[in-house]
Amino acid sequence: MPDTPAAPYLAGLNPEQYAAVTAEDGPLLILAGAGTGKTRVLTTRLAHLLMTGRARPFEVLAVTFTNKAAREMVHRVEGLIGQSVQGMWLGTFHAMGTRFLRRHAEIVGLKPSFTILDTDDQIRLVKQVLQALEIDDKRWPARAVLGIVQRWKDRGWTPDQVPPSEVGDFAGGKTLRIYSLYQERLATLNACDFGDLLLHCLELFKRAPDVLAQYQRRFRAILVDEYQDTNVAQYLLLRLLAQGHRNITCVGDDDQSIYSWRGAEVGNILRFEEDFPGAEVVRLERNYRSTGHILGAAAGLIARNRARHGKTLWTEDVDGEKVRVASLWDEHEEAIFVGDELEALQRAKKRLCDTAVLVRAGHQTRAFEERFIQLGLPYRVIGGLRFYERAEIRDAVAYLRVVVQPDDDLAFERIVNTPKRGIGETTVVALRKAARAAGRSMLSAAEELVGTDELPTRGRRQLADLLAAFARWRDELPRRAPRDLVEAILDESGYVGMWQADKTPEAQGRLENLKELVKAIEEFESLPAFLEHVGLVMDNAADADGDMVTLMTLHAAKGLEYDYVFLTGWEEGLFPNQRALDEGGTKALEEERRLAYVGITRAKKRCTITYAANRRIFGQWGAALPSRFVEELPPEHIHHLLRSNASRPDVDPTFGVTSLFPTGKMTGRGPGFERAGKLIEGKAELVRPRPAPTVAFAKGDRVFHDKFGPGTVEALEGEKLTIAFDKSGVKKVMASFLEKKA
DNA sequence: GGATTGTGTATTTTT
DNA sequence: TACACAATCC
Repeated sequence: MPDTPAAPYLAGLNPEQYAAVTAEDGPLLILAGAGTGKTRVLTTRLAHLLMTGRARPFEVLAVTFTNKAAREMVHRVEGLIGQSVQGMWLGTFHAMGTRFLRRHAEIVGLKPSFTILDTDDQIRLVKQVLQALEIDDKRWPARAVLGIVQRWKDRGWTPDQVPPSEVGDFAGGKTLRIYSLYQERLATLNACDFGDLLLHCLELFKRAPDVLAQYQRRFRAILVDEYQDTNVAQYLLLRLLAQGHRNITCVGDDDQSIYSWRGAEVGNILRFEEDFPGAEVVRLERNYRSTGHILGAAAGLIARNRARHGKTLWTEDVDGEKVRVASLWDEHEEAIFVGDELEALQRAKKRLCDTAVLVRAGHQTRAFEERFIQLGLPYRVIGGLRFYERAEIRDAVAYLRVVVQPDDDLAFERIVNTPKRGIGETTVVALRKAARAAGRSMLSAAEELVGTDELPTRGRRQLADLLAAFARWRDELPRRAPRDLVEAILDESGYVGMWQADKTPEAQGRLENLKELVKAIEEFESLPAFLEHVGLVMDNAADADGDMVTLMTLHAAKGLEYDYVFLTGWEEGLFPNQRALDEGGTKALEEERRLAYVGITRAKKRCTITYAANRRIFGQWGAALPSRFVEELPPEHIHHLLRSNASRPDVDPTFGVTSLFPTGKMTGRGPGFERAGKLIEGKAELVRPRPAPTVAFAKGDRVFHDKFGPGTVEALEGEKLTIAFDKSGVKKVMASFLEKKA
């Protein structure tokens, strides 16, 4: 602790935090466990560097992964230093890349006005490349090809740098050729995809060492958030930039590395001391978020991973409640259970915004949403389609892109027939061909051809009108206020009218989103400035406020915290996810385990884990086993919940443990399973639901199904039976949902 | 050119 | 099951 009166912003730091904040020059790695004040330390260190004069604002480079994190950082640093962060380079990796490239575009063969493509554009481009190479995009989907190319870019490889051993035989071994062609197309379009924003920077610094040297001299302080999420390209970039003053501070937690599937390399954080010799390492292990039992459960679980720095989180907080584990019949029961628990919390005057339900995969939210709607529990789903990914927003933005950048072929193609103007595939293909042949944009080719017989007559008139409209809007661009102009464009193009005429229920929402977009434009000086923002900021427009339960994936929950957390669907196959395991083996299992760790450590006061005995996967019902992670939780920190009406638990000979499910009535909705069933503390150490019981059925048996009523068995096929229901016709159902009638 | 039917597939997601 | 995409028909 400081012996001299410390600056006020240093007050209240614990010794490790203080050490991290005030560490001397040189490489510094801050290993910050969950809930140990990571953001606080990073922002305070930045403030400290400024306040002590070790760096001036324009000598600081601070990078984050998301715009949200960047905003948060700006906000907190400004709060600490009491002035604006003007002049500082504080933003996402991609924003940083964009900034470098706009300044030095020519060096890598771009024009400074290059456009940034979104995923949609990228896929369309890959499709074009596949077509050009006559590759069946049914067998080798563009999305998958793009994935491969992106992973290469994440590793910092341009087409000529991809090692032959990495090429593989996907798309008939032509992936590398696709990559080259894709890059060529991007160059012609004067466009970058997200990977290029970093990759081109590497190329830029290689080609222009003087430019690199200039930035190396400039950035006296480099700070990196969430270092465990960096990919190789980002790492290489950081290493280059840090070679000047070697003042690089990286904050991260190897135990929270959950993005390897999109290129993140845990190795970067594990190797830090080798990459930056002489690096100081500070561990933040005191947790300020969770109670003792929650922390203990999380620590016990993550200790099973091998590839980690190893930290021991501790807290001075009370032990609190043990982590609760509840076993349910199926996803409906699970949703009913969680809904009941949330209502109980509500009755106890807890706020719903302090609660969260986390799932492994997006589709799992559905069952919860349905139940919450039934109960009238307000909820919000994080993730899903983000604002700028909605079709109407992308369409609107495409119009603006064409106005600002007439050469933007992808945008042009997107809206040339939206709303429908009778400009079909034939016309578009003709335009594309003409444009390619003449080496110009489609819009200019259209202007040239619209008066000739080269194009189908059908939409010629409308195309001419559209071109004239674009010319007019472009003409007005410098004179009209952005908001005004955008409203005019959306109106005169017929785009708003298209949605007004649409009578489907979602049209109203789409119109509102468009209004939202127009409002967002007001904050920008010009349309180009706005588009630059849109290119980079693909995040959720304004989180809805109000007292609601939050539903989201485990990935989306990283960095957040809630008093009451429900971790659902802890079943083998779902979590850990089978597909991940198939693809990535032990490494993937460890990543899934980190995901579980992230989940548990989101909880401040109470953590509840649930799993179901039956789950529908791809429309098929199947018996599920509890996740291995359930067993890995240290018993002293957990507490199994049993339904009070399961007072006569059956002993399952297979596992030698208690089963929650009494034989006989297995539907979870029958008399044995009333919702009134209160939860009591269980004695069983391990509760395993058994595979669905097989009551022998025979052809011709009379059966009863809770939903479909009485029927007759027509055919048997293992657990699946074909039943002719008296009222609902012939259906295939699982044996476990049937009751045999005498 | 647009609506309709059929087929195949099916994590996690930011920029 | 449920959705997206493509071939097919009008």
